[in-house]
Amino acid sequence: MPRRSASPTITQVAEAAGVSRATVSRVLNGSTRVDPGIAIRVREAAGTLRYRPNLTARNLSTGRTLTIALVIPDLGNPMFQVILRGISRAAEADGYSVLVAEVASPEREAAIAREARRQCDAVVLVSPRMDDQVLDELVEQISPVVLVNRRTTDPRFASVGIDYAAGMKQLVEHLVGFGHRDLLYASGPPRSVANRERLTALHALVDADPALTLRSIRCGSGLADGYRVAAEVLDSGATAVLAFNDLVAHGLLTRMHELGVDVPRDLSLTGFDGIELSRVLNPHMTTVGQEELDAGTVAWTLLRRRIQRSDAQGRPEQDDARDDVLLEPQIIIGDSTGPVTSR
Amino acid sequence: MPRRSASPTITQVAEAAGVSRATVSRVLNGSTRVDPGIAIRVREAAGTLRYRPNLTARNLSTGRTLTIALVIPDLGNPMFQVILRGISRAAEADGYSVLVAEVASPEREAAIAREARRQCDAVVLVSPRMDDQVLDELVEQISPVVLVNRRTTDPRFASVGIDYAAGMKQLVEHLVGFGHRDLLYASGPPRSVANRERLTALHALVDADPALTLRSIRCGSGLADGYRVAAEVLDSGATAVLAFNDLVAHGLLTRMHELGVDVPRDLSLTGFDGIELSRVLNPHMTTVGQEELDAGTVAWTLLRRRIQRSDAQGRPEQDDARDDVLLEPQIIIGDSTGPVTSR
DNA sequence: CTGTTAGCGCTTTCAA
DNA sequence: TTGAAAGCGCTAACAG
Repeated sequence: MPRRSASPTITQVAEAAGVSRATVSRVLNGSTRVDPGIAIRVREAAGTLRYRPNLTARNLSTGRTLTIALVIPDLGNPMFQVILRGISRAAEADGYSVLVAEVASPEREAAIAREARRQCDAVVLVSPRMDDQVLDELVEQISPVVLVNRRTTDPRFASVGIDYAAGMKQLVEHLVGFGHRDLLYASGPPRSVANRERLTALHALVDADPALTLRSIRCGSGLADGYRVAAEVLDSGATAVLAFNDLVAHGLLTRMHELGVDVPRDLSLTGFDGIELSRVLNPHMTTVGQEELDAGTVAWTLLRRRIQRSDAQGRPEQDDARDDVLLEPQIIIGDSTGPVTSR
Repeated sequence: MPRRSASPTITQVAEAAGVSRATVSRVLNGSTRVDPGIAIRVREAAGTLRYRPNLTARNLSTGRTLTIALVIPDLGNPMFQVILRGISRAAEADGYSVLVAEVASPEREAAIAREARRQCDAVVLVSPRMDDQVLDELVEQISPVVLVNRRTTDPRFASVGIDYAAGMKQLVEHLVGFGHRDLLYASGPPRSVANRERLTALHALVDADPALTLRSIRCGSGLADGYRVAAEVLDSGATAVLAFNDLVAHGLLTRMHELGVDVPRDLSLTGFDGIELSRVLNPHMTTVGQEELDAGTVAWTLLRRRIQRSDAQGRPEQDDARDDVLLEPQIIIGDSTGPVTSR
């Protein structure tokens, strides 16, 4: 039975052009060492047959897939979407495709990453929640890899992230400048490394200034989480609340509004991440974020270099110097923060 | 020179277990026709060697990749993120991976889809902007395919989308119930099919009721677009504005607030899509959206069936009955709409 | 510059 | 039930 319009193979192109498959391959892959006349014949044959090389076969032969995997905790979070977008655009510009793998539950994180690596040349781990030890071992296995928003204890591994401590410093100084002394942190997911680092940074800042007080409450990472804890925030009596991220801040803000609490008159509020929403919605949210370069783009730069290295593994070229980019966030001052007033 | 920790091949497992590669393949792929004792030996060998089949080789051999491509116009839009998330989760549950391809410019849409199809078993086209004719031809080439938010003129092609007309009907009836007669549509991207269909639906509704007036202004699809056209909206004197989507509505809302316009007292405002933001931010936005089933999940259901069909292409089984799912949106009544007041 | 020849690692007939 | 052998479609040594 005749396969209906099975796509042509390199063999058919070779026959049509009256040359060998190797020659077809050379022409189509831009090898200069080929007779111009033959090249034209081959291209014509390929054109009329509408030949497209089978990528799977090529991948098997070359050992490369020109695909990278992005392992991401939550496709619903705007932060991660920005990273996905950045890395997708950068990678595609270099001819690489992006496979997306969402981590359903933190326990499956390592397994998913390993699985993803089997069909890709490299992987980007975004905000992995696993332990340092597990992470170190994993990274070694699935290398080349770049970590986003997380570093490891092993200095060999590349990473890119925001300097959370610097960001928190800017926020706290901003609040302190407004006279706030009694701070509250609405914390993110307990397993989130970003959350732990932000909290640690806050503690360090507050410890350095005896006038300051810091408390924290459990919250979460989404709009609904902020909304939910609003009352608890009020009960605390703090004059300023630093939310784990922008979504939480917006959730809080919404609920405050409903409760008749005026932000920033009654309470100052800051976010983190600098998502678009924070700059457009009313009132504009005070937050910190990275402006020019997004982590996704940087991650691709780092990753590409490592892919090339491991391609040219003939000479290991022990130049695995640590690539560790720490992006400096900028404070974005909105209307959600203001001077302390007696209430 | 010794490859450092090259991953083991099926041949090495076969040697370690003292069997042929074929047997290893059978055991690992769950063929029942294999001696239990041998099966155990093979599994042990595979286990100690930490053997993982090379997927590229398997793909070449089987002709399947267990990967699908999602071709999406804009990774920044929450609507599309929901679709990506839905399809990603559904596909992964069935052992399929998802490749994401963002369409940089509408002209490259078809090319990108074709390219994506080369490394995948099927593709999901989300809100394609190309002409019907181009689309029809493309779909035939890259089949199996499912269209999201777009139908074709060819009844053979599967699609899933929201019933925009039904959604608009609910919004308009809601507004009319509040006494609004003078409506304004803040339109989306001109090439967007969703935009055209929403506008068409609006026209039909307004034409059916002589009391109603409809005007429309050019706007866009993002927060900033809504923000930008706020003044123009006010100048129109309309009492109710239907925004192309929720983002536009939020942008409008923000700017209205800044301009001292009270929503909904001075102006009623509706969105479209029902993104999470609309239900959490203040005031809650009146919009329409799909609640239970998201388009991504449905798309996977449709696509899986078609993949199976084309796998079993021995008997074409001309059961390509049209799969055309039209999801019924529900109105979500928020605080952004209210009765007409004299202003 | 071109063709021949080996594979890449796996699955899958086909015999035994 | 198992093994031998062919082949998926391509690239890349190596001769010529």
